[in-house]
Amino acid sequence: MKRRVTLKDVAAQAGVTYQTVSKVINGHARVLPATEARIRSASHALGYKPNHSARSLRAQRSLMIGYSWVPSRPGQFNHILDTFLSSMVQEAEAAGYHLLPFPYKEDSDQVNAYGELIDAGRVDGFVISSVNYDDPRVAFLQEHQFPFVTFGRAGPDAPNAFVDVDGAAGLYLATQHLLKLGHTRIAALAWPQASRVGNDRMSGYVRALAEAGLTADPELIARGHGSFEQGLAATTRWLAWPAASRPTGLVALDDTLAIGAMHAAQAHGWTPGRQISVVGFDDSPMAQYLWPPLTSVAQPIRAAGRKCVEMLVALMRGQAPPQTQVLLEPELILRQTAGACLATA
Amino acid sequence: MKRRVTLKDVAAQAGVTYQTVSKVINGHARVLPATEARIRSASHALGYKPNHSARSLRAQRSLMIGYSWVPSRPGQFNHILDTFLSSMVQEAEAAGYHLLPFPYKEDSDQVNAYGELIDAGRVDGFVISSVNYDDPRVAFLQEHQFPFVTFGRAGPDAPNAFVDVDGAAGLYLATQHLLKLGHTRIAALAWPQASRVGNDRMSGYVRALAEAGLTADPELIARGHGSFEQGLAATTRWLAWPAASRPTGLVALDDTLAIGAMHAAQAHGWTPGRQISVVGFDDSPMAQYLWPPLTSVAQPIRAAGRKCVEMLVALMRGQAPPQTQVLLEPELILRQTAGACLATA
DNA sequence: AACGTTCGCGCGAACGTTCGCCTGAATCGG
DNA sequence: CCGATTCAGGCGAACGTTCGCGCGAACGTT
Repeated sequence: MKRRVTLKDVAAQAGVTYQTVSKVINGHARVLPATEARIRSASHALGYKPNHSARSLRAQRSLMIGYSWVPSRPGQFNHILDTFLSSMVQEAEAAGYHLLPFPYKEDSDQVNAYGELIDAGRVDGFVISSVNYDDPRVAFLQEHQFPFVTFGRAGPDAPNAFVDVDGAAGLYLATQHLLKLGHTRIAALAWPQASRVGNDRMSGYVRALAEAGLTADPELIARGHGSFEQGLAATTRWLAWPAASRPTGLVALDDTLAIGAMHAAQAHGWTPGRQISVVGFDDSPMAQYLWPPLTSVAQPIRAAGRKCVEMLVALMRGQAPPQTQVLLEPELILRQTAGACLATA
Repeated sequence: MKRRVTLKDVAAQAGVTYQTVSKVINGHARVLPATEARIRSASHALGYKPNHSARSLRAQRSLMIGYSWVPSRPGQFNHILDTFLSSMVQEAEAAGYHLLPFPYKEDSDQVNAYGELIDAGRVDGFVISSVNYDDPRVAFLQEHQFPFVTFGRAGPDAPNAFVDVDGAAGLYLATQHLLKLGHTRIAALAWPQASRVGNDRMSGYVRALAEAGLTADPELIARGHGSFEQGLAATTRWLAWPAASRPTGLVALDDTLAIGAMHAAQAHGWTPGRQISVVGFDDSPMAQYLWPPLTSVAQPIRAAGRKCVEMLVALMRGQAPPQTQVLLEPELILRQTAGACLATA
């Protein structure tokens, strides 16, 4: 491993001082075109690459973005991460930044982890996902005036910069789709009342029903933590109802719930998309491989990752981002689990 | 944002020079227990966190591990990444390292990306996944004598450090399982001849058959790039064969292929696990949610991530790792798509 | 009592940058 | 023809560490 090439090496080759080389490379220079050319060619010839530690030590910025995610439990799927991460990494690189993934911790250790990265000067900003109501990380960073962007809103009128997918619009699309197909008794597989994301999505369900002159029936809303079992159990219960009150379609807040519902239907001898309709949320890659393929709401994850980084970069540079609160529209992917309502009205 | 606390601040508080504080913090010190205590308490009281840039500039090491992965195309799933990445991040942190994810590039840009990170002093080592035969990255790093560990072998007798899952053992398990259930005509959904991983896995298939006194029938091996369509088409073809020669079970090199096969069976009016048996590979999270749930070979991804980092850390520290080539055993997860052979022998 | 050893800590230097100020030469207007 | 401007680039300092050497005091040995 040969010695590293530094500014001084380039300077010697070009016949100037190393500080001048620095200026040229950073574009801060007022130099003759001729010397600039000499410097550039020397730099290129020697294969000079600025040392990152030195640069960030002197300039007091790390050009790093901290990101930490809650690892999925075995059996869960996190198809999001791949897309989200690689879109962030890409967008970050274009702006001269890199990502610093750090381990997810629980409770107060979590906030500490953020604090330590700041104190050690390792990052210039954070992207935060899986935010909750009154997220301690948000409070912490806000208090310390440290740049950050959340993926998902921290509360009803959070003051901080965020990117979010309009979950309400997603469930509105899903519900409206079923309504158009003639369904009137539409159940919902939902999350706990304490879930901000869950409540947001459900508001779209309620709105779509309201626009059709219907009101949401509490009996048709099954809450839980979004497991396969929840979807299976709740749907099995509904299927045992008399035909007159039984739901003919259902929307789920995530695909796992929808899959539970599909299994319940199949166990009942029914095929999703025929005797009962199901719409999922997330459009996980497996949705297309289920039988029948699952109609689901897809989130623009790649765009979200890009937007998070774009906004954060502006904040870190001390600029005001063009927009500070971005809501992205989800899309309903039509497959075969949602069909016309066959029940006689 | 208040001023950063440095060694000098701690030193002033403790009544020593800042160099002494540095020594104490790094454990390089021969100091009185009393002064050490003073320094530690001062450091703790002020909340001192060593500045990473300064430290890595002076010590000429970044404490960073480079990692880049090929982003999955939409519709593909990469359930691996979440697990692999978080296990690496965790293990790395325990050793004082962090991960540096960088964008995946094509062709020569790819090797350049590695070179630039080295030249800029941004990383001390790499973990490389998705390695091929004669991978240019492996050649490059080997030539530059830069520490790295590959996840997956780069060739039949690659000299470099690697962690791999014993794919042959995996397919051996899968095939043997079907043999035990009475199957004798076992087809394989395979990858191209050029695939190192594919060939490795297939050798387990051949060995299991051989041990049962059978020889692999080329007609029962369908090669392709591992798509749903490949699994569907090949299986549909096999199902059209006369009962006497038709395969009664099949093993797939990945779950997507297996799912294709399942759909083919279902379209034929058959239920996987009854008239035909299917075993997948990867145990992707969706395997459990398919109907019927898919029997599949699971890879110990978390262990692999940990091991990669553990070995790499040793290499970066200039130590010889206890073992330099690690083969991890996969596990067959029994579900319901593999059942007793019903065909009359 | 004179002399080597060890101990505890200070001191100077260096890692590779960026940044603002300074300066000497060339240019310009009056 | 001279003083004020501009231009091109040099110069010193600083960012926060780590590292090896040096030095005085305390100690034990002949």
